[in-house]
Amino acid sequence: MNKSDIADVLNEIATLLELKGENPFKIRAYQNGARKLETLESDLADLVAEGRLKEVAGFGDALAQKITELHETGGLEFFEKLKASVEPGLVSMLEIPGLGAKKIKALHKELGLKSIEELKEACESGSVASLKGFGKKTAEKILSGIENREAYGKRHLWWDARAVAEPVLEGLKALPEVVEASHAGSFRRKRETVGDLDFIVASETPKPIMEWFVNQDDVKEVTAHGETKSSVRFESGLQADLRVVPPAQFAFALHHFTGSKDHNVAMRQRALAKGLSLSEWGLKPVEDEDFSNSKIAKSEADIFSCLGLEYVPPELREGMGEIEIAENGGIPKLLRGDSIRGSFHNHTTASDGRCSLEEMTEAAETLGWEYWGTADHSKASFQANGLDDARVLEQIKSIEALNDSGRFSTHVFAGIECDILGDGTLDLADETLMALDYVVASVHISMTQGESEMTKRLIRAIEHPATTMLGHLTGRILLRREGYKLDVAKVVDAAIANGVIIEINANPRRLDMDWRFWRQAADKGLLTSINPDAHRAEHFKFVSAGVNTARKGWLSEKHVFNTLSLAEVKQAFARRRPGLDRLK
DNA sequence: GCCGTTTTCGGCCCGACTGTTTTCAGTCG
Repeated sequence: MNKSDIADVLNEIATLLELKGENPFKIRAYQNGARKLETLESDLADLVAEGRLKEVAGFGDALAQKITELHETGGLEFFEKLKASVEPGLVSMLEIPGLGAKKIKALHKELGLKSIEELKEACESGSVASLKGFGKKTAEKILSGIENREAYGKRHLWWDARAVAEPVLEGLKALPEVVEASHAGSFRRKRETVGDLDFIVASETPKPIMEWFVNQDDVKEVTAHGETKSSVRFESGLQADLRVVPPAQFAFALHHFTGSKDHNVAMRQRALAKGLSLSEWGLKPVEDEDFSNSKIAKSEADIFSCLGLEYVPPELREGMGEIEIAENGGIPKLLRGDSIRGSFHNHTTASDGRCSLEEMTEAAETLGWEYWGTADHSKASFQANGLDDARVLEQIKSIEALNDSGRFSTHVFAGIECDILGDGTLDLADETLMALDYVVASVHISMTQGESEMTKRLIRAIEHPATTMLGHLTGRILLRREGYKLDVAKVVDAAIANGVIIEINANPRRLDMDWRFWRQAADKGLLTSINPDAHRAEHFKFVSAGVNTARKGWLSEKHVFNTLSLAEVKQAFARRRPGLDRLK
């Protein structure tokens, strides 16, 4: 089992323990262990083989043993026994908002309920409302939770959440009572998917702000409406929380609710080492009872500075060692969206794109891009009207003609998204591939190969002399499809050795290669290109989602190929292997 | 279950909000 499979098991164990009424701190230890595993940068196989799991903070004897057993055998006896001891229907009841372990236990014990169906009947018959500790409102809330379970439980793409979040933030900022406003949480950290939205507002008069928030047009349900905190649910099922704090507390609250949890833990530990206590209320001497002597922070940068740290951008606050690095002044100057000067991997009507070569070029020019490049599908992607050798050569001619015509100030590069066939060979003739400016090699077929076969296949494609970059490394579709299994480290090493770029596919559903791999890969010398995989001109704007991924992966301008000028890109393509130039 | 310059036991964040309660328990973040 790999890291994320094992993390899933640890989280399931935590859920089961919760339903059994176990010690909450034990439960937290399992959840903490799962998070640690997900963000672990070292190779799990190495840690297990060398017996070094316990060196990771958060893994003790028990977790180290369980992780080892899961990794080596793919199963865990403890987990199987635990599962058998809990009614499975109770686990799914946890998805209903307002129902926690204690209430579920009571429902099971007092009314013998074993499934959501039985729970629904019991709510309707009135037996839930008459249970001690429950009431009419609770029963109604449970019923509505059951009906909307699917929409309420699901996560949302960052990109989709942004469409909801931006107007809310603008609305808040426009209110006269609002001094300052920001989003927070995983949305602000630019995670690829988010569970809910958080807004933090500075104001001395929260009431009218709360009123505005809960009365927005597309609010479907108000789940909390207090003096300083409110929660609403939008039509899409997305939940949003608003907290209003006095202006002096704003930076502290913003930092606290931006998280991540692990980042906050590390920050609090650092504060304690300096005799200070950090929370959403302020930064005060540990011995003080209240926050009247709290340090003053006009911005988050002041908080970091009080703790002797460089400012850490929200994207890097994942508890992956950023505090130690900030202490030594090592936080990089992260890539900015305005450094992008063009993009590769885009489709036109020649394959499955919706816009013509000219329409795409016009859009690129409007964006102020110096260049863009086509990468239509190759013939193996028959369903996408992929190009054969003859059509590729024809397209090269049209592109040359368009560039020569001087109609647009934006230069067009001729590329291809060439299929990597099952055995790792490429889908077009070598002469055709070498006639192009660049080649994006991608997997679209035979995606069910095993890990070692897929790894060999990708490395073979990387080693092809025509390959310039690798498209969407794992083929994942966020919230819908897992990527195919492969040994990322081996593929990354092969790409570096061959001077091949690995793209950040900036389609908000892909964001592949994942940000979690980038810091280490870029340190070793891997170059990326942020590619929108545009199938119509509007998709060029996906690049900003790819910039998020790059920033979360600690990348700066020098790591990103499409921050180069037109002249530099031309030079690199002339030598075929952009990454090799960089290694010199 | 984890952790340790109060180190092998006893802490581990805690406050806002809701609903059911007459003073608080459960959920959530």
